[in-house]
Amino acid sequence: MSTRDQIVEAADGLFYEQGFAHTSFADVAGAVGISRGNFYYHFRTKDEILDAVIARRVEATRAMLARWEEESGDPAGRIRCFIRILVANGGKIAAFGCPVGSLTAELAKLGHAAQAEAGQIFTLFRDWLRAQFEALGFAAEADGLAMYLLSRSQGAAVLGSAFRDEAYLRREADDLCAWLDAKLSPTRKD
Amino acid sequence: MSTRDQIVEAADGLFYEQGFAHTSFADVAGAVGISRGNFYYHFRTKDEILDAVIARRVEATRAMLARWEEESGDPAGRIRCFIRILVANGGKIAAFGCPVGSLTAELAKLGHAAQAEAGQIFTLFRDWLRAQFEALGFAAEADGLAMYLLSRSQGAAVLGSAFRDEAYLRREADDLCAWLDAKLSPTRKD
DNA sequence: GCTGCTTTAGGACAATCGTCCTAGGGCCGT
DNA sequence: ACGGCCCTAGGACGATTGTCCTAAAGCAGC
Repeated sequence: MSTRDQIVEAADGLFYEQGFAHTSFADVAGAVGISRGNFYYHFRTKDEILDAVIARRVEATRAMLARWEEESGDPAGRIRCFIRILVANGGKIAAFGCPVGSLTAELAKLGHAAQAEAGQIFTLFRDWLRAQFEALGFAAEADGLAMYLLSRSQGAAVLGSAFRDEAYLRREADDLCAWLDAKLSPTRKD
Repeated sequence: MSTRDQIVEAADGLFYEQGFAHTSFADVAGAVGISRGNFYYHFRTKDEILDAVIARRVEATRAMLARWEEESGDPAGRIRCFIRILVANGGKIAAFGCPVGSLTAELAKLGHAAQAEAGQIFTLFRDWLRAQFEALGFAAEADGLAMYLLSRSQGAAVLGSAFRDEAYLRREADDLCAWLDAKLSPTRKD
């Protein structure tokens, strides 16, 4: 792996675990094991690293959504893949929150120009979820349902990390799956 | 108002609008219009200011809950007071997110000792909401409903600020009110 | 074996960080 | 009028910040 990729990967993790403002050049350089001079050769400013980290996350999100598209045949199964992030990444979410939500929140406070780019990852999820709901027959409702799922997930991530409660994240994921099942079987509502 | 109170008030606002890590002594001193030397007389460390800000927020939250207790006679109306924060503070939430959620999230990333104290504000809301639901007859369900409302509010705040969409916050508040009404009238579920 | 480009290391730079000290106003009781 | 205490101003401190420069190592093609 190239030095540049190592830097972006280390910065990605550090931005997630300790925030963008609280992560310094020295932190990233130390994590990679290179000198600050070498660092400056690849990224001249902190904002450049942030842009690269966001681009990396966007690409990783795209790849993940595409993988779900392959692995799961039906749209409902794909939506369950999304819900399961809360469980699969439960440990990190309980400790550091949602990577997307916490970064956009921090950039919004900093008034940073890259906030719009970071928020684009939300749009990625939103559009993908809406497409799944549309495939399930929820034409006009689809975007609202996508936003509902996004919102519930973000709320769960915030409270899960505030209370440092991984079990709560599992319960929320189960509850969301139950909500999805109820939406799919219009015979009876709980 | 005493200088100390002015400092805490200014720090409260700055921590909310630009984050704890990104707010310096100079920022707060500048906002109040005093010298850093004077500042140091009232607070010796940054953590002391943070503790004072959290204590102020806890107190303000307690007072707000008590006010709702007086103003609204029935528990359902009190819960609607909670939901209405999303609308009343919509402008600031769309810009900076939820003060409670964003602070606890930041302190969790920083591994700061005060994170538990900041999260206590969530507990304040949680217990108060649970009491309202218990008064409405939801005995065993009450805590789950309280967490549901908290989670939905936090999710709305995160997405509202990510998309900078104040109208979305209003729609979410309306949706939560409708959810509450449906919960209260067991005759029919939407 | 020399040349030239990419990559690296290590330090210098001004600015700012949190923290701390000291000198001196302002106001008190006497 | 005066000694004593609360409050304030202003600057100093070492460390760290983001940024930048320079010298040299590694490696390509000729």
